[in-house]
Amino acid sequence: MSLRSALLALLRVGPMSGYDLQKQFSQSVGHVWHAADSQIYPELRKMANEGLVVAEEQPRGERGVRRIYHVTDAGDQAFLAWMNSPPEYQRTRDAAHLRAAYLESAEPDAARSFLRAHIEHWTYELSCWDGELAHIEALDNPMLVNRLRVTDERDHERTIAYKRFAYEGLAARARSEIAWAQHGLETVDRLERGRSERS
Amino acid sequence: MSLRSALLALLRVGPMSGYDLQKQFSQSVGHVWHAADSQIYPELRKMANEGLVVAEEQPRGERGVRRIYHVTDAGDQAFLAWMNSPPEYQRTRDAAHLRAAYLESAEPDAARSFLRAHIEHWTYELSCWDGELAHIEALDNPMLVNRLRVTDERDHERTIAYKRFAYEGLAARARSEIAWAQHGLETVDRLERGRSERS
DNA sequence: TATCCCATGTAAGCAGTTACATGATTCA
DNA sequence: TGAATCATGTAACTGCTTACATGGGATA
Repeated sequence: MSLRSALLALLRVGPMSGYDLQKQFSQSVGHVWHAADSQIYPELRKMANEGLVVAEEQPRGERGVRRIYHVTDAGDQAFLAWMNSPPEYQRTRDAAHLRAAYLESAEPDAARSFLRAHIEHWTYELSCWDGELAHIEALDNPMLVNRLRVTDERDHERTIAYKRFAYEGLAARARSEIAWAQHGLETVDRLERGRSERS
Repeated sequence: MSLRSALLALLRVGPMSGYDLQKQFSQSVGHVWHAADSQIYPELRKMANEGLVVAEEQPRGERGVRRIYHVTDAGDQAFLAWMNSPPEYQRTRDAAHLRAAYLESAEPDAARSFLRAHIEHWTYELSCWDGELAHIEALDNPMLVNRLRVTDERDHERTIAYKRFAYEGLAARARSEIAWAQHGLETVDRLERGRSERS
């Protein structure tokens, strides 16, 4: 249900087409919740069938149709119900830590490559989230600006504060992963030194 | 492919039945990679069809059969190939941080409940991982003890060090999530104070 | 004789991925 | 006229969840 909630969250800022939403998912929100276009269009259809959104159909050329989705009252309520409901957690399924637990079975160089890839991956994620944070602080994230435009001015501080809070959490997680993998590289070096001394 | 790798990692320590594996997945390994029994049995069948494991069939009563799975050479190679291959990362899909980004839409009490649930969830995970770490340090984790029994003594230090490394990373992540949610609770209080002062 | 643990699965369904497929508009 | 961007999807498949289903052996 999180894809649905993410779509509603975006559409509550203002009506958008599937294509517009897809662009958002490849930028800002996409760094918190990823969704492919092949998932977005069918989900919007389903949400329209369930009355959470309505499609305003615009003709495009001879046969083409562009559908601008608007959130209905039911959709608004569904989003708020999700926001006010207790969170659901998935069971842990962490491929990197699973592999780390058996790193003695890997070639030392493969172990190092893995840890360097981990650092690279999380460094990239961190740069995305730090980038988002900079846009939040500078108030030049288009979605946030639109969001503030439809928000009571007394709620601006809160709106900004929670965006910042969310991205700071993700950034902290990325930094923790990077530090862990760096510690891992030191561990590999230390253990390999130990082995070569004994041999 | 990670479920498969986790199963091979466990079976490399020693042959086991689906039921034995399932118990492991509800304990130690299960806190890194979760798998349900309804997933384990079919996966073992598929792995047997592909020659990664062989089932030693033991009769159980009149009609019952107990299958003890052994890793084949092909299975061993598949595991090592996975260990030496570059990791694959899934795109971010983080329901908690998605929700956090829109917390201004939640009732303040629902926001607090959400953050407290987050703390509770990660505190539980942390206790599992700290527990595993204690078993690693005390050398009383049965799987680790069996693992060491089939491992050259010169590799004992590395085997233990990587287990510790993996669980320390998970524990660090849990602590980071808890600190983040605690900061969130302070943020909610600060923002709500601001609102009540203005009203 | 009841309960707990041992032991094995199937079936339906959901969420997400990958690959495929088409066509319009705009601008250089 | 060609490329980039706008715009919308379907189909097959994988991985995982939830619910259902059965039965043996040991012990209290």
